[in-house]
Amino acid sequence: MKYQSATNFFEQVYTLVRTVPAGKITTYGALAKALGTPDARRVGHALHSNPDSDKTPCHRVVFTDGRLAPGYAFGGPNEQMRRLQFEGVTFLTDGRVDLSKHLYIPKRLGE
DNA sequence: CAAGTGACAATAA
DNA sequence: TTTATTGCCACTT
Repeated sequence: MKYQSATNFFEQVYTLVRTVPAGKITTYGALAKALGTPDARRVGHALHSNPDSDKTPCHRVVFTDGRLAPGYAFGGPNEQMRRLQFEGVTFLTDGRVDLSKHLYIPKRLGE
């Protein structure tokens, strides 16, 4: 427990990610905005620190371009893609997620 | 306290 | 359209 405040923010990120339904995905920027911050990097750091991979579907969080995270800590991007496909997410030939079909924007907490 | 690094995103070329 | 650079903000050293 080094940064209590940040930890609180992390919890908010996890909670919001959990609200994303299966077969849908969201972007770092969307989560950041939903939490009231303009910086998507914070969300990325939060998910990297993600202590509960089973509770937090970080695999449903992708770049704004639909690209997968480069450092998925649970088996690599390959595992992430496999998991998304299993939930019904369709991938493009480029290896990107079809944002137009599966992009999900979470609601802001307390709204 | 200052500088470096990073699971990002927007803009420029 | 793809690659490179800049900006943002937090975390680590």
